[in-house]
Amino acid sequence: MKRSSKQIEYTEDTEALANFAKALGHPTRIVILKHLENQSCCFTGDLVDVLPLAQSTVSQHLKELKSAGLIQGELKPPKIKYCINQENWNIAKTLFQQFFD
Amino acid sequence: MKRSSKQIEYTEDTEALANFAKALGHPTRIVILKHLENQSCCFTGDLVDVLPLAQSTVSQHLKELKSAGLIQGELKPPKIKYCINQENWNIAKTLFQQFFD
DNA sequence: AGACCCTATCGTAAATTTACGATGGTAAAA
DNA sequence: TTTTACCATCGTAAATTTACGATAGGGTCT
Repeated sequence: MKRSSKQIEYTEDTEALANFAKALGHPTRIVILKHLENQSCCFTGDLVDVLPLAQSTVSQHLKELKSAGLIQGELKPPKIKYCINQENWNIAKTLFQQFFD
Repeated sequence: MKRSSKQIEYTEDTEALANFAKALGHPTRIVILKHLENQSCCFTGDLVDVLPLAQSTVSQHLKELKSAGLIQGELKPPKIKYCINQENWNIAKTLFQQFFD
């Protein structure tokens, strides 16, 4: 943004929905989430094998999904097990449902 | 992207869903779409009045929503009437529904 | 302690996004 | 025909996103 601009105000729901949508706004992240829906859980390495991307890139996408609240990581040495964050997943689901009327 | 990279392949649905999600990935565009859902249609000027953004910025957001297929513009001189593109709206709705299981 | 996995983070580069003001184009109105 | 209204597009700047390789860190196993 050129001008730092008068920090626009949005409702919480609008902000939340846009946030979730943004996290879903990349095909790689859709693939990751679909994978997690099937397997219920998986490790970073599994995804690196499936996706034609560098390990660091996959890790970065996972980080974004985590910061959006859609997934969570559980330490399972020496691996990390990622699962859908069911609570936030349901919130997102509801927001999209409401949005699409 | 640093390396032009081996053009990753995604399924059509994955690509389409990510595309719609990306279009929804900004709160201003959510506000615009909610507005269009209520009014069914509206003019660019109406949105400029509602949103604390420059006219050119609003126009840019509208362009993105249009190129994502979520809205369509109809010439209604001297104004332009924007409406939800119901066909693609339904496609998006279905994709999100399927995705959220 | 040392070697080995697995994964996160850092540094970096290119592309894209978001925002603005200024300009241009189209169609009605004077 | 000139003016006016409405809106898209251009040019530009800053921020963010996407991608990579390299490095670092946490935990096992030897």
